[in-house]
Amino acid sequence: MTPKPTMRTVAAKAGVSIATVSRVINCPDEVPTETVERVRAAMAYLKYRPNMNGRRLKMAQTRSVGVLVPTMANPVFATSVQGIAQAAHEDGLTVLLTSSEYDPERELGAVSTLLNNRVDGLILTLANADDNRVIDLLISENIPFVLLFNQPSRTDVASISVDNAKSAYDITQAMIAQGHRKLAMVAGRFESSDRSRQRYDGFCQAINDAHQKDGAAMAAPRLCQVGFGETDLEGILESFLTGPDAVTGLVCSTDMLAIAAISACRTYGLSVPGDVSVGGIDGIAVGGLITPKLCSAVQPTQKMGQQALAFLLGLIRGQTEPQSLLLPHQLSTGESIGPARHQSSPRL
Amino acid sequence: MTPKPTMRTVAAKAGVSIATVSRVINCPDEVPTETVERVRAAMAYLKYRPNMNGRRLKMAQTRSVGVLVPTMANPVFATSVQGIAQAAHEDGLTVLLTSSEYDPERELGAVSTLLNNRVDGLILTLANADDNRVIDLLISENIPFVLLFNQPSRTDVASISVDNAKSAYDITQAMIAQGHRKLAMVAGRFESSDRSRQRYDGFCQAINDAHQKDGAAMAAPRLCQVGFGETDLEGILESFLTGPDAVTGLVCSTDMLAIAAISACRTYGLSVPGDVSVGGIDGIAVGGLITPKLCSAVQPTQKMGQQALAFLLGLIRGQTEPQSLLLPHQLSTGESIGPARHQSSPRL
DNA sequence: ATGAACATTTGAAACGTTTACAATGGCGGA
DNA sequence: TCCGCCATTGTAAACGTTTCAAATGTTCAT
Repeated sequence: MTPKPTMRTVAAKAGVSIATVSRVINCPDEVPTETVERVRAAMAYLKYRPNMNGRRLKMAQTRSVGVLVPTMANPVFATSVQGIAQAAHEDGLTVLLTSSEYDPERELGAVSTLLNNRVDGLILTLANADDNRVIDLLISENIPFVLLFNQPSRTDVASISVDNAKSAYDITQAMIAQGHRKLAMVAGRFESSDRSRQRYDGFCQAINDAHQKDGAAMAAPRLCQVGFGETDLEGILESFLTGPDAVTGLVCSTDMLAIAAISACRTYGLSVPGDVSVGGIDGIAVGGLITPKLCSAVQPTQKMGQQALAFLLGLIRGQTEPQSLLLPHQLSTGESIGPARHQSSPRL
Repeated sequence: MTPKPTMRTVAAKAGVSIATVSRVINCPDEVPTETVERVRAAMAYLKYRPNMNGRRLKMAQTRSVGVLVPTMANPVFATSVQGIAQAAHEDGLTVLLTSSEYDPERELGAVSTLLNNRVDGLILTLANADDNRVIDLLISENIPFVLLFNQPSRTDVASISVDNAKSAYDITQAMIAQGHRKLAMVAGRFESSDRSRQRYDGFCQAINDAHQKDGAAMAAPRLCQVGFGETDLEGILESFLTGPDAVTGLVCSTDMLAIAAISACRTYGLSVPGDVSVGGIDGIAVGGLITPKLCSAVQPTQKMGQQALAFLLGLIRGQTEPQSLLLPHQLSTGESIGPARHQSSPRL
């Protein structure tokens, strides 16, 4: 088998120099059609493939972007990657994909690898966007990057997100409006997700506001923290769903948790929304298909991915001021939230 | 700002040659510790980052793999990519991700791009694994690759899959065992998915076997084809769920379709499994959490991704015989399949 | 003292591109 | 005829690595 053809091989075959071959590839307009055709013929005959690594080595830009998400197992992130991949395809960019499994150490390692690959820029969903070594690293190396789903408190980094606190606030408020007074939030561990914390803050805020401004007799907000990848919430939710202090509504910091929570309710013989109301945040596709239809603060996940890439391209092209964009979320009209059970004693 | 440090910069700083720097990076054992430390110090001081593109240009292997899936929006593929990314991380491989949107043209384009990047090998989920130009291309270029979820009929390509026909057969049989006689399959378009066709074949086979071997009074198998990304099945399912010929069971070629089908049944006032039984194939995580719990032929999606990468590594290392692995699927004990409604006239 | 054997290091040539610059040749105007 | 201009093409030097062969220095048995 002959070795892989290079520009040199093609040049020899077509009886031209490699500079001409390069020109045929990159700017065919500056080369007479007759020559272009001869070179193209040679390329086809030899099944020539330009070697991107050679090109990258020479050029300032690599036309590749790095992507880091916590995990692909959560449809939210998968869908955002779908958006990124789509937009990247349209711009002819190569996507290098990594996942952190919610582990800050791995975040740093993954980004480091991506930088070794000399990506032109990065799109990141970090566990915690504040006081993060990854961000310091990227800024010190002066690499364009866009945060996705993170809402950093600092203003000098670009990000695309929904308003996490507001999302949680709104869905909580929707429950309060239905008469719920004893609420708990089900959320991922704060160390592993700043979104989780921001959403919890919104949850608490909604309860406090209802309490103080509207004088509603709200019970103190409660919190049920869940490890990531945890799908079996039965045990963990027991103290929230049974006994005299049982809540009537669960606000979940993600739709995956919400769906798992609904499932857990069922195992306690509690109906949703008859006995317990459940709300989510994210708006994953499957949420709209299940019974009861999940009520959620929906974010345009895929669009956000596309948008993030568009942003990144701007930064790469030298746009100096990093922008932050907070996209609007939307409460879906779901059935998983209903009127609060009226003071009936909880079962069991 | 100083230009990016290279091996040359480091070498100068440490007072050695670039060859020594290279050895410190690649085989520190062959260099006296004193020198290693001096070089390492220089690297740290200069914040040196090895440039993978330089390395790739020189070396035979690039330590990168290309991945092509139809879409990230389907949790099945996302989860498999999760498995791939995880395994790749463990081996220090870079993952280049592309998606085809179920479009054969884009499949070819994406693979071509990946080849231009000189990936060491590919993991592909193709629309149609038989008579596919992508496969011809890869074989002619002698690039290692593994098919994922595809079951090619030819034996000279490596693949990881479950037995699609058998999966469909089993879930169909489960329905027949519950007394169902009028069944339809809901499936994606065959042109865009050979899995879809294979699953349909299994569906038909199960019905024929029940008819001929067990003498069950099976109605002829029916087929409802759905475009990809289609999530609203109400209109499309009308003729299957209503009228005198309404079926009592829907076998769906993917879990996403099954969940959508259950949702559609609801809009016709049909309960699952009371009025209609619904079964899926794939075993996506969310299926186990919804109400009714989805009965599905579960495949170990994430493991399959990991396995595919392991396979690919074997091929890259020069393992000559491509293997095909059919992993066992497992019927999940779901609630979405129940006894057939006994000859009661279908509603409206 | 001599040279063999060895450990350590270096020089230099790739790898496949891009691109600044130079060379070539044809042409029209003076 | 000569000159300059333009269009076309070619030459050669990068880009940042790896790696082979060669050089240097050290140690040790003779």
